[in-house]
Amino acid sequence: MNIEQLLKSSTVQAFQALFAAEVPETSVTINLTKKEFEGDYTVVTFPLVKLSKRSPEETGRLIGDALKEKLNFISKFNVVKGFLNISFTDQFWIERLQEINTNAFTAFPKNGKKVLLEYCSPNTNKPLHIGHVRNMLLGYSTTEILKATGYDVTTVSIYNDRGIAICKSMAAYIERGNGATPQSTGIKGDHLIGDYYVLFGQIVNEQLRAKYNVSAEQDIFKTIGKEKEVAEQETEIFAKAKDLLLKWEAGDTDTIALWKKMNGWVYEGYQVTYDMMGVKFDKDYYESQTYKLGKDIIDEGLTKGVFYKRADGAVAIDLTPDGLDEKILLRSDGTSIYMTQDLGTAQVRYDEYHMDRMIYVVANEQDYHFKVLKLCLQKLGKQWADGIHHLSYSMVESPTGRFKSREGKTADADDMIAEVLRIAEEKTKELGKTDGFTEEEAQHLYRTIGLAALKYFILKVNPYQKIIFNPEESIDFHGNTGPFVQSSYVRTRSILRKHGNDSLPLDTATPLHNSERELMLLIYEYPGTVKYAADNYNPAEMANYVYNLAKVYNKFYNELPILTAETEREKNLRILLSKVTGDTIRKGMKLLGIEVPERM
RNA sequence: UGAUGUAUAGCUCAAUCGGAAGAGCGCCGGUCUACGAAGCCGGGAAUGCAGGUUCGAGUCCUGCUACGUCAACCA
Repeated sequence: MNIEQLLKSSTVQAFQALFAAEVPETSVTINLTKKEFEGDYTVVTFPLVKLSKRSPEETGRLIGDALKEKLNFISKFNVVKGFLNISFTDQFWIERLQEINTNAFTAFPKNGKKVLLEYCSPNTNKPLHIGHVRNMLLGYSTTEILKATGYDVTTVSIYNDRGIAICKSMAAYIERGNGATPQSTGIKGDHLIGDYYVLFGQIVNEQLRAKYNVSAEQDIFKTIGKEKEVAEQETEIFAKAKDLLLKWEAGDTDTIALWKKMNGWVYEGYQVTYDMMGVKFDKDYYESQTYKLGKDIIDEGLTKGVFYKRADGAVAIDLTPDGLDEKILLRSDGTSIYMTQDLGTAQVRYDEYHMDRMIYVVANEQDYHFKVLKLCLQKLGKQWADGIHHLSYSMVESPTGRFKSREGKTADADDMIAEVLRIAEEKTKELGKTDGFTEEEAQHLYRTIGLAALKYFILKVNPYQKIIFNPEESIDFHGNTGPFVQSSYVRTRSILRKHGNDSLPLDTATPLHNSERELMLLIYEYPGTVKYAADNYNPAEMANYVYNLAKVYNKFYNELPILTAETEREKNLRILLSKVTGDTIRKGMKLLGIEVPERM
């Protein structure tokens, strides 16, 4: 039963009977009653007074009387200005508790819609950084939320595994690598390749200093008066990287072998991080295999007259009518650019999956890019392009602004994870919570808690909001945090362990306390919250929800005795409330990709 | 210059078609011989500025200010 919908339609009917006037359902708003007033749900009567021609108070009273007459589970109501606060009977809520305690309550039926969701998609010349962490968390959680609401979701990642960037790492490796491997150095594969990418930059600097006779104290690029991107092209090491790129494109055996070897190390390294984060992809795409895609779409666009060939030979589309600019889609020499590939890849994916929606989890730097992508496909008359959605998110920044690579370790994903696990271990030991744990169990617990802290910290913020992360101040474990929610869950488990497995007959005539009602109302909101989070592609909705639930449970827990309740029926009710609270927290956290422990 | 996003308490964040502005951190004060104190209870503090629409605006409209991002035949 959808209570809010029922109240809404009942209000419309009552209004018609009372005032012989029709109000649209859209003008009736139902909210949860605010805490400082008595009631469960509130009907806002301000919009109705025009037609009722009575004061807000009188309108509220009349509707309240009519509703109470019609719906036998309304126990009472009060009117404050234009707010009609309605209370339901205790029996009604206890029946809802029974309803909640069934699997059907949180299960959405399959809706037959297919979703393709792309996320993570790193460049293979560097380890994952904090931005990828946010991306992975959003991508994973959104996938879980969509699945929970009935979608059939396929996740994909695309690796930017070719191009000048990886060739730079290769060039530096050839120059100074001495055959180093992850095994010989003990360095994680993606970090090893990242180190050579950094080394490439250092070699560029060395060579420029030597060439222009710039001392170590002076800033090279200021001294020689050239942009870094321009100056580096003058160096021998850059020439070698460029040469590797050409050889790669020509299919040179040795070059391809080295490229495969080094990328292989990177994937091994990424896999370790993925396993730690708990993410996985149904399908991997590689730019080396897709970068030539898109030419067909260009031809199609030219034939249809949607694209045009400029005098210089480049293919473009004029998006000025849509408030954008002229956008080049193919270089004048006929080679692809990023957009060409993305157009082609989108078509290939549609041909393969025939998905109803295609979601790209990509940072908001690329808002413009995805607007163009979607528009191009729509203008080509592809219906499925309407289902393209760019799940855009803001950057994670340090207190001084954007994380720069030279700030080094602070922005590295693996370091960040290691740090939060270390803190989890430290705090857990401080509290003496692992007595009786084996070493293996303890380690698993630290990981569960640490990852919860990290994941929740990032997911609780709306995607469009930037996150300020101060590496100097460690992620908190108190208050609005993942460990807080976990610890509330652990309490519910503790209660159930002590109680045992006895059945819990409910007496629907048990009088309810406020904190019990508050808890039931919130649990009852769970399916609506999941739906809302799915519709808005927003895991933060779920994070806020589980936090609220944990908070309300703690209040209930502190106010009322559970196992030592005065009467048997109160005890049974409260134990069942503890159980469904725990179940709901666990389900909600799962949608965030966060595990809950039995003890902590 | 244009497009786009953001601006809420000292700090970090919430606020479901416009409907009664909420948390956490920090600070102060209570609360464990224990149904688990990573908790609970109490205290003070906020919608960038100026207009407009509305019974009602943090939310919608106009203008302004500040910060971010984008506007490559880069990715």
